[in-house]
Amino acid sequence: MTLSDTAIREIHARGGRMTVQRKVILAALEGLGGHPTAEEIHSYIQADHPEINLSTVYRNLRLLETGGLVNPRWFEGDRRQQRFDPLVATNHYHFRCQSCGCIIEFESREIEQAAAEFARLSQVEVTSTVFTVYGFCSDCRVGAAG
Amino acid sequence: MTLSDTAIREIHARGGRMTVQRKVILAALEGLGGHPTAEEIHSYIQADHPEINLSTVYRNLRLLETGGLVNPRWFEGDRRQQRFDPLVATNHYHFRCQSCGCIIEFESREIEQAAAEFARLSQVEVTSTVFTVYGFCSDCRVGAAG
DNA sequence: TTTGATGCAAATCGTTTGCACCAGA
DNA sequence: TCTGGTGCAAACGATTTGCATCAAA
Repeated sequence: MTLSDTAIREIHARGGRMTVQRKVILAALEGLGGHPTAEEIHSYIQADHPEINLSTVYRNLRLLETGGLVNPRWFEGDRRQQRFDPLVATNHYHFRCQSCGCIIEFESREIEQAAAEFARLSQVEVTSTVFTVYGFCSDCRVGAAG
Repeated sequence: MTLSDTAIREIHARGGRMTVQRKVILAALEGLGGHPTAEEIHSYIQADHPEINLSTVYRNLRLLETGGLVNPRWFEGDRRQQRFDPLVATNHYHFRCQSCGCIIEFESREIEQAAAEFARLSQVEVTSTVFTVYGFCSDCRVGAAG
C-alpha cells in the first residue's frame, strides 16, 4: 500500500476531502523520495501547479504528520528547516554526510534491541526511535580525509 | 575537567577573552544541567545578571558549538526551539517523554556498535551519532496508558 | 448545499546580525 | 591601546494563521 493509498484512507476516515492539491503533494512526496523540505516539495510542484501555495504544502505535511504518515526530522547543518520523512513499512535510520549532505537510509536490528533494552531497564514505554549517524560518505571521505 | 575549564582553554587557544558574560553562561550551563534552550539559560541568568542579552547567550552557545563543547539538539514537540547538550566525557543518548517532556540520558554500547557496523558496511566515516527514543516515562505511562 | 480546504498576506517567534560602545589582555 | 565582545534593535527566515473564497462530497 502506497503512501497515497494510506493517506486517502486517513483523510476520508476523518471526514476530510481529497483535493487536487493533496494528490499533487502526495505524488511529489512519492516522486521526490528521500527526505524533502517543504520548500523542495513546493518547488518540485511549481512547474505543473504554480497555484499551489507553500502554506498548503505545510498544512498537508502537518496533516500527514498527525496521521503518522510522515515524520519531521531535523539534521544538523540544515539551518532550521525541517525535513519530512515519509512512513515506510520498516523502521529505518539515517546517515547524513556532513560534506555533501546526502542521506543514506539503513535498517538495524541492534538499534531496535537497544531501544527495547533501555525501555525494559527504565520502565518506559517506547513509541518511536530516531537514530542518526553523521560523518562523511564514501565519496566525500577521500576529499575530506586527505 | 569541567565544561568551564575546557571552554576557558578553547577560548584562550583561539585568542578569545574570558568575559563576565561567558563565565555566567558557562555556570548556567553547569548549574541547569540537562538540555536547556537558549531562553532557559537566559531566564536562569536574569536574576543575577539582567544586563546579559539573549543574543549574547546565543553567540556564546554557537561559540561552544564550534568548539565541540555543546551540541544542538532538536526534539519533536519543541516547536522550533533548539536545546543545547553540554559535552560530557562519555557518549550518551536521550529518551524524551511525549507527555511531560522530561529527558533521560543513557549510555549504550550497542548503539556504538551499530554505528560502527554501519560504517564498515557502507564505507562511511562516522563522526557522531544521535539516538533519541520517544515514548512515555514511568510516571506518565500509567496516566497515558490507562 | 454544506463545510472542509485553499490562496494570500500578515503574523509568529526562534535565531542572527549590524553597529556603536565597552572592556579584557 | 588594541581588538574582541556586548547590548540593543532591527533583520531573517521557516512556519503558522486569519479570513474571504472555492470546491469536494
